[in-house]
Amino acid sequence: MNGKDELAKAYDPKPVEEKWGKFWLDEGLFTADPKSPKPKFSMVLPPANVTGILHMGHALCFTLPDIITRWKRMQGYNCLWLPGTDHASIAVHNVIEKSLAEKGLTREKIGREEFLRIAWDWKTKYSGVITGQLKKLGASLDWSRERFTMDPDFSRAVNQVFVSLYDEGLIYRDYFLVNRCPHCRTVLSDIEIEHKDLRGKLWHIRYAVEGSEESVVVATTRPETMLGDTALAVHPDDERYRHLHGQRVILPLRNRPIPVITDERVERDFGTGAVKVTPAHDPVDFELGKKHGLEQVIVIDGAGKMTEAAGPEFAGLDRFACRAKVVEKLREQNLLVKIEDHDHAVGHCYRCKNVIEPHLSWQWFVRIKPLADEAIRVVEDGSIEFVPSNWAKTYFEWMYNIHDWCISRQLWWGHRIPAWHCRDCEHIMVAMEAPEKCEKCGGPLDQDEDVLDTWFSSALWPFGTLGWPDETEDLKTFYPTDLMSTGFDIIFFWVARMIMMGLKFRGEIPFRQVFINGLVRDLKRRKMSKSEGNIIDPLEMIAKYGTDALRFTLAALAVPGMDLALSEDRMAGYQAFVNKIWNASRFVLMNIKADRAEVREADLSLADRWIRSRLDAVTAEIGASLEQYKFYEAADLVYHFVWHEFCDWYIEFAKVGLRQGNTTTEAVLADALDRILRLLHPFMPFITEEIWQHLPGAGRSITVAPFPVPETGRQDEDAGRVMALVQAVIVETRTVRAENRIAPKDKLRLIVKAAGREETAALEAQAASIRALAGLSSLEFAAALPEGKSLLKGVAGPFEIGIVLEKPADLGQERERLRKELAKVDAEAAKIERKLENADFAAKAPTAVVAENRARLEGLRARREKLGQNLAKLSVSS
RNA sequence: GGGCGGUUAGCUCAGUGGCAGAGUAUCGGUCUUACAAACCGGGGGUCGCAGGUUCGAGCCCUGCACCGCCCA
Repeated sequence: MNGKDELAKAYDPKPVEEKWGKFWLDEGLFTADPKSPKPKFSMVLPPANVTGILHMGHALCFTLPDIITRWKRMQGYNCLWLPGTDHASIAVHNVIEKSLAEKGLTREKIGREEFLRIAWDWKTKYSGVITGQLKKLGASLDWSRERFTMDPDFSRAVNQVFVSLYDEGLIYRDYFLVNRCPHCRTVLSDIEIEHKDLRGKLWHIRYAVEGSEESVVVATTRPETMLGDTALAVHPDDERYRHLHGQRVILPLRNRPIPVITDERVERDFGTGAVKVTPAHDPVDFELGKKHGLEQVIVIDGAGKMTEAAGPEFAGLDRFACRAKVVEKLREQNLLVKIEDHDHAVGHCYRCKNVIEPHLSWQWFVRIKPLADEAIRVVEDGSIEFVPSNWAKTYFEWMYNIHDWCISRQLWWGHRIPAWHCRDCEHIMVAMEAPEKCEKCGGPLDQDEDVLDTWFSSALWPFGTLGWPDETEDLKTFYPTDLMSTGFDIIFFWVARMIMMGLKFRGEIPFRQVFINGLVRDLKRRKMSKSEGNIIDPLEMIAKYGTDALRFTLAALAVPGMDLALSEDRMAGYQAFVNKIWNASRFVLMNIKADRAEVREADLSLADRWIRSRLDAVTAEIGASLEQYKFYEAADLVYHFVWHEFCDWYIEFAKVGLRQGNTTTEAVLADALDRILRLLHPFMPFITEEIWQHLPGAGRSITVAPFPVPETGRQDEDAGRVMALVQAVIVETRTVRAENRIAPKDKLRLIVKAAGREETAALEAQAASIRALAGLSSLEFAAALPEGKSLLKGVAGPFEIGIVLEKPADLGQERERLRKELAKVDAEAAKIERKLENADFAAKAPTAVVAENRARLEGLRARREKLGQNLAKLSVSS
């Protein structure tokens, strides 16, 4: 892989991606070394869901940190980017239970042991899918350190944390009203509930007052829960109901007397101002019930079916069927006063989208406040920084109002809670290892049936993956990590909890910075979802456009904190860019020798000096953009530089130099390409490695080649100024040619009217290049332009140009062009004139700004005059 | 109800006080030897609305409208 073997005509990504993807792993280029003397840079990958297949959200969430890691690695850091997968309790349950259901089975029928065996088989089979897809994306992960949340070591960490928190009183068990998903048949934490505004009904139901002809009407959105009412509540100051204080009402359908209670929390504006109280099925009622010592009657079970307590008529019915029946019965008994439309927020399961049921049961909780206080502090004092910073606000908002965290799940796949219940005395023991008998009564023990919330284990990810609770080399070297890159949707679920657990168990923040990337949406800004059918599949895109194009597209659209609207058109555009790089590289490789030529300062052409200066400036800008995680800006800079400076201008100039046998230009070409490839590598790992390996004197791998830095002595303002003049003459010639429909193949005679001596001399020195780039047969410099019909004139900076035509042309086009241009110049000049005429502007604006405007106006006036003259002459001569 | 974000070219988006930009689409012309996945050139804007601050506002302030997200 040396010398100047030629590249294929067009870039074919697939074989290149396969080759280098394998090479990097075989060579261990992404394997971190805890003993390395180099400074470390570490990240952990948000563990991918084992059930998952790669979607565009992943592609973004993995590409951006990969850009950072590759960049840091090239800067000489000892990089660790640790991958892994998450056991995803509920998601796995849903998948397996669905397939069981197809065989007419349930998990209860096959039992815990068999269920877990199936789950493990399934995990073994599928966890490779997503990791394989990660490799395809080119993510430079250290696979030698891959972890799974249910690995024995990681599980030990989970138990350790549970036991410690329990011993400290930060984990407790309580009989509490929690959210339960009847479909997933487990309880969930508050944040796993999605509130959706639904158009519902408000049923007004009449309750008879005990021992009286009177009745009172209550309004409810959930009539089925009335079967479990244990009170009726009114506001103490509500005059309408004052006479009912201390009375009882008869619960319809159940014919049970229940007390009327008063409480300030009753909203007098809601419905009739009188509300039914169902402590076992409503969060507010639960509080009221506790406060007023009310009975908790459970009428809906964990599967969403009515219980015996709902009465013989209703027991066994589904909750929604029961609602219909309750309403019907009430109507029959003339107790239904009216039904109103009513919009209200209803909680839905974030996994299966079914309506959540408040559910009274024994659960395990984390007492979160003490953990949250520290976690708030480290963000307040800047120890942890959110990028962009406004996400810290979202974080604080949640942390300030945080509730205890329900961590038990009625599932089997996951970390089983390390608690044992005594069959005889109900005493509970929490321990790392199963105790043999009850420490109190010596009775037999049963392990708690529940597993832990998946997020409980992922909260330990940054240190659990590095070997904690053992003090491993990895843990010492790589914790705390430097950056956490993730989506805003899991700031609460994951980021906040990692911060709390990191602080609690390591006494240190888990990461210095949190980079929040946006959501990938479609062109209509809709979330991509299977049901919408608007998924853009990254694997399909990779097959069609190549991984590098996909990665570059995502980077170019990734404005920090903003969602991005992805379209295939955009990707096709960047695929063209990849191909452009390929072809520019082909050109360079065809024109350089196997031994890299030396740059001789004296032989540097104007274009050589200019491109070196520009490349230097762009290198600095790209570095600055990456420092701020402005991926879109870095991508845009490199795109523009490569295509519109290096390819459009420099290569064309270089062709002239190469024809003249300038070996310095060869060297500059090779050096520029080398640097460009290294600048591009974090964005486009595959094509850059492929081309770079073809460069003479390439090293082991571009992944560990130094990322370019600006070099002293390469900035060259003079080259920039002269280049601008040369470009102006070339562009103006092309414009006049195009506007007058002169075919590109017709070589032109061009006369340039000399301007200042120095400028003219500089321009004259570039005559060969101007001839080549403007398509000229000859280029002359003269003190004045000749007159006549067969001369097309243009203005280029301080120069006037004249294109000599073979025969007089139809000048209508030209007149039109000049008119339009004159109008433009006029408008622009007028704007600046107004500004300068304003006395306040002259007096108050910085002198540099005033001077700049004066200079611009002068330039515009000169141009206007020349254009005006040209136009006048044209009008006369036709 | 509270909070956050958005509104700039047909579309998707950059742009923290001094010449309104990019990609894409569009129009015209080209196979010019790295590249038609290309090259050359052109057109296209009341920067959501209304006020204010400033010599100067897409940008800062106030209010409003509409869209989206999060929390209750």
